[in-house]
Amino acid sequence: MTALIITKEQKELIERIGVFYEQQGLPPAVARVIGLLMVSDQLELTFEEIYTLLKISKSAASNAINLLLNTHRIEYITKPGDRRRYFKVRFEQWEKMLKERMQFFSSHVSLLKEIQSQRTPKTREFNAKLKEFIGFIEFIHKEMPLMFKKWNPKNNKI
Amino acid sequence: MTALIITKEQKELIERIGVFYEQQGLPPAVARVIGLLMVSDQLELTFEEIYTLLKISKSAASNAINLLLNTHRIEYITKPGDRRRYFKVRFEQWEKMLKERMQFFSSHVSLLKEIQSQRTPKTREFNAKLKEFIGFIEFIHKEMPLMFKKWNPKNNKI
DNA sequence: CTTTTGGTTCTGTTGTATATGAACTAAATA
DNA sequence: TATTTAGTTCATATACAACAGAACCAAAAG
Repeated sequence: MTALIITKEQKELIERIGVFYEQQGLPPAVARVIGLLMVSDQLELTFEEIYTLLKISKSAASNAINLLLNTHRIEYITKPGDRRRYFKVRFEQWEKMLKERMQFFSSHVSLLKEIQSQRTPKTREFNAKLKEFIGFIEFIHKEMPLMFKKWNPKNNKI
Repeated sequence: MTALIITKEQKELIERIGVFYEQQGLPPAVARVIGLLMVSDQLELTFEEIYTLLKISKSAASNAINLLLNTHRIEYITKPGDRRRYFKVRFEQWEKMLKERMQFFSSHVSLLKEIQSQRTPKTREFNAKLKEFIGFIEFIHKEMPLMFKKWNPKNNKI
């Protein structure tokens, strides 16, 4: 039972990270688990360390951890002769996830095109604007991979 | 009382648009109001037309419309000698909003930098990955305006 | 076999978002 | 002045998200 300590400043930062990820749509407890794993001096934390440091219940911790595992935001390692799992953030995935989330924004082209095909031809100006907007989204959708590639040239899809 | 009619296919499309905007974080009724305004043959709809066509209560319609007005997704026009407001989608704004939302993704650089500055230097590999991720986000943040400019050259910010 | 450990699952509480329907209001009309 | 219209606001219902706490469970240790 090596008592890992987190400072007041770290706690405060965890809360701020928590608020940020709440705004991105994650539940509060989940967001704080991410925060903890990001600021902790120790990279790999056990289940017990997580719920005691964050002062949340075991069930909250369990659900939060499983959500984060399922969404590939964290992973865990094990150690020989130790039944516990050691959870850590899965940083390599973050760049990928950010790319995917950005791509999602342009994912409704098909829906917009359906609207376009169902629209009355009478509303010419509106239809023209719709067309332009679709054009913009298609441009983004095509251009973003190029942008990513520019950052990391060996990356050739998404 | 010119009874504007929307077809079965239009209704179905409105629901699909509704689901999409729900996923983007809008409340169901709000999402359907957008859908209706996007597919309707008539571009400008009154309050009454909106809540009767969508079969939602007046209060739900009122709240939805006000939310959409406040977030600049719709606007209204008036007609001389007519007390009603005619609501319509504000298409020009959509491209701008999409850009802003995409930029928001890279808005947590400062938070990540704080994490970076508070981290123990002991975890070298982790810190290196963090640094790289920050680099990526900064790249995106810088590069996106260029991408937008490429689409619309007279556009020189955001 | 009993106890401990590392979690998971169940039950119940609380808070909040979304909606309805009715009451209300202010302007226009009759 | 009375009534209709175009909405807003209020009271209330419903539903669900998020969590706590306790019971539970399976593997390992004693």
